[in-house]
Amino acid sequence: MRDAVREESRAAYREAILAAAERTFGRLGFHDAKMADIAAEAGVAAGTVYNYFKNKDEVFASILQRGQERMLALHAGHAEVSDPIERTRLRLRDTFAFLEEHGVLFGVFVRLGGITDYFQKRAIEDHFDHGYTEGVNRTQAVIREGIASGQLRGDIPVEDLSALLLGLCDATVFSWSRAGCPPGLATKADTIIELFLRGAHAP
Amino acid sequence: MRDAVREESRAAYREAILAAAERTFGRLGFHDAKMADIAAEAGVAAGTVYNYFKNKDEVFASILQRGQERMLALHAGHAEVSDPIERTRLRLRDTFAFLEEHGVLFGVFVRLGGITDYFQKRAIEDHFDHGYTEGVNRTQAVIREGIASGQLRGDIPVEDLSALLLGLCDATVFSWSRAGCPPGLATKADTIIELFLRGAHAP
Amino acid sequence: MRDAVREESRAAYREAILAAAERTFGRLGFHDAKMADIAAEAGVAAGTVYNYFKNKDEVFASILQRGQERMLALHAGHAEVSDPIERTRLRLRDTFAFLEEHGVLFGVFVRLGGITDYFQKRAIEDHFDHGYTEGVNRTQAVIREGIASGQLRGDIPVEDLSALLLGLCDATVFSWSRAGCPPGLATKADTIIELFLRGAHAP
Amino acid sequence: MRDAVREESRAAYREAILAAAERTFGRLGFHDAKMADIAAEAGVAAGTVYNYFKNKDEVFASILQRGQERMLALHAGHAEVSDPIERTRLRLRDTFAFLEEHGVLFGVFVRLGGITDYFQKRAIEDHFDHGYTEGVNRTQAVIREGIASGQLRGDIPVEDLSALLLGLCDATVFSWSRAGCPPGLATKADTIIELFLRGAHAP
DNA sequence: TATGAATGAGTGTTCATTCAT
DNA sequence: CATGAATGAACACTCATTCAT
Repeated sequence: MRDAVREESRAAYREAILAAAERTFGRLGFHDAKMADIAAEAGVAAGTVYNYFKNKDEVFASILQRGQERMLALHAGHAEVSDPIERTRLRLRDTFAFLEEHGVLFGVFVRLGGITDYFQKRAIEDHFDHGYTEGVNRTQAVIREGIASGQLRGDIPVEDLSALLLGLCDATVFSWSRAGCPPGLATKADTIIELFLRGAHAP
Repeated sequence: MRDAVREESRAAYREAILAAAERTFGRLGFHDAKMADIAAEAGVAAGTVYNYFKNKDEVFASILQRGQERMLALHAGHAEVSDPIERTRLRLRDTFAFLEEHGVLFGVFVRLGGITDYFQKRAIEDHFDHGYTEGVNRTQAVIREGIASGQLRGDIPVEDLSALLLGLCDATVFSWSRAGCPPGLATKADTIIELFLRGAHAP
Repeated sequence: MRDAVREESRAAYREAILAAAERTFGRLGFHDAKMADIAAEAGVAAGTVYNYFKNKDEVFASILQRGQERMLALHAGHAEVSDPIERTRLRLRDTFAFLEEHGVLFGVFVRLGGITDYFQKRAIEDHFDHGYTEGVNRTQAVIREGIASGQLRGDIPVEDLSALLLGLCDATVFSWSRAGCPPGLATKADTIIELFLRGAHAP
Repeated sequence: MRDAVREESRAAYREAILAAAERTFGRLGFHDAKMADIAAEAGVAAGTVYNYFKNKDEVFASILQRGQERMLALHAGHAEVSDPIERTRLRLRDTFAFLEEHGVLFGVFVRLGGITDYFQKRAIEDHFDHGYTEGVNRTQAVIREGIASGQLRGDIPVEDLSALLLGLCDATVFSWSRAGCPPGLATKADTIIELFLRGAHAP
């Protein structure tokens, strides 16, 4: 019984620290976010963080991991929708809604470039790469599905199409975060799909 | 005359340091690249760097500025081509060729995300923003031109179209740099234009 | 009655912690032995140690005190042997046997140098000094006895003779502990006495 | 020329830091001597120490090494004296004189126990062991010489005799340092030799 | 002006100690 | 009283920047 309470408390602390770290890293970046900042944001002492994470790297990696897991979970939704385009549109909406309510961090870090500075040389890269690669794979799968069903062009390599769809998403998220994360990100999902499908060419 | 020689020497030193800094930042990222690393790469003493730049930030900003200027110069080319689409295609090819021969740094830093970590909160942001904004503006201008000429759809906001075109470029550069900067980036320009125009929809 | 049980339990805890601390300090030295290590070795929680000792210093001091008491008790043995040399030989055997079965700690810490690092400046020094001084005094007493009985030279200050006898013992223990505490320390007692008495000069 | 000056300056700094570290370690012990203390004692900034030594361990190891080298140099003296006993007496005098003018550190650390706390587990041990072993070997050599020349007893293992002679020295140094390093240590050399040769037995 | 060593503020991390349960 | 997590002071070490030569 005692243990149960303690376990619950531990989980709460861990979550509070992760949330604080997410905000802090998002606001200041990896290097400029000090452990003291994170601890203060979480309302705990500096040493406490080290009862839950081995070091700063691990805190950061845990945020990314948590974010990736949530994102992948979102991507797994709407499996019952058979139209791959429509399914993708729905998943994109969910993902953008998640990002919108969840803060800058993932818009900047989780998917791409922002991590470069941090990940160069670090062991975590492998782990992260896995999540990234999985995201790419899922995208490619859905595109293959679309080609097979005759909805998408078959004259462009799947890898290119996939990269471009992801690029549209990244760019949207990036410019959104650059604009200060104004409400309305989720509505861009339709635009992306529309553009991706029909292009910018006048009819 | 003496001054001319001196001036030339100064410029040579400055350029050597910038080139060294570009390689070093590109390899290690902003925080992990130490001033001593840069100086060593440039073959000068640590103190010498400070005869040419006020501080580390300024070194970094100078790289970005130099890169932006070169990029904008490229974008200013092909002004004689009247078809905005074709002009854009040519400029894109040049830009990609520049990136390809010039190394990782701009693929990662110049345009976007990688800088996020660095630029949050820093004064340089304004300066950088200017270049970034100028790039966006030029893109928007060309798109407006395309709409006006009837080549591009008018039912989607210019800002969105522009963001998406830039996003396609970013995504391409990003996945290229992620793949280790293999030869062939310039050839992607056509794919991007094609996709941007016609979309992924099967005909 | 309840109190008696409780008292017994307290004593058992205290003893378990002391024994664990002795092993841990012996293995790691004062600074590298963490309170957590000691608690773990004793099989209790970290906080528990503080129910029995005010702080780390007191734990360490208690070990020394306990060791000194045991050593002095050994030195008090064989009081019935009237020959001071023979009495010393017997006591030395007992002491070495005690050290041999009892671990490194006292060989290294109790008598000498190892403590220097620790005791400089600390309040415990007084307390410890008492035990050390008492050992010296007993040695001097036995040497005076030997001189009085005509067995030992009277032309060298008692203090010097005493220091040298102790030095022989220390040196023996030191090189023994340095060699990894191999069996057979007790047998060195005779060699020491022999050397102390007759010197190294050829007959 | 510039380089020569600089080199000289470097050597002076290094020596000043080593001397300061020797005093500080001698006064406070390894763990309680903070890098800031050493730097302050040397009259330099904290960071400066790191321009000359990789870390605290290396500072400490350098002191030991320097001390050992000096001691071994002393031991190499008087090689022209053919009588091994007399030679040893002279060397012992020199060594004690060196210790007397040189401070506590070596009395406590260089030869033995004080290092235990520090050396447990550390890589430097090997290096240190080498110096220690060399000292032991030299002692054994001189004792073998003495036995060969018929001056020392042959009925006790060389190792034991050597350990005991060293033990007499250690003990003398130890009790001297414990007494606060009063003048007169060098004069104890004769007593040690006398005791070592003739023992404490009444004639 | 190039040099390279001195500087010292700043930070991640440890761990003895306290305290709520 | 045992527990084990929270605490925060302390410290080794880094590195951008300064400065004497």
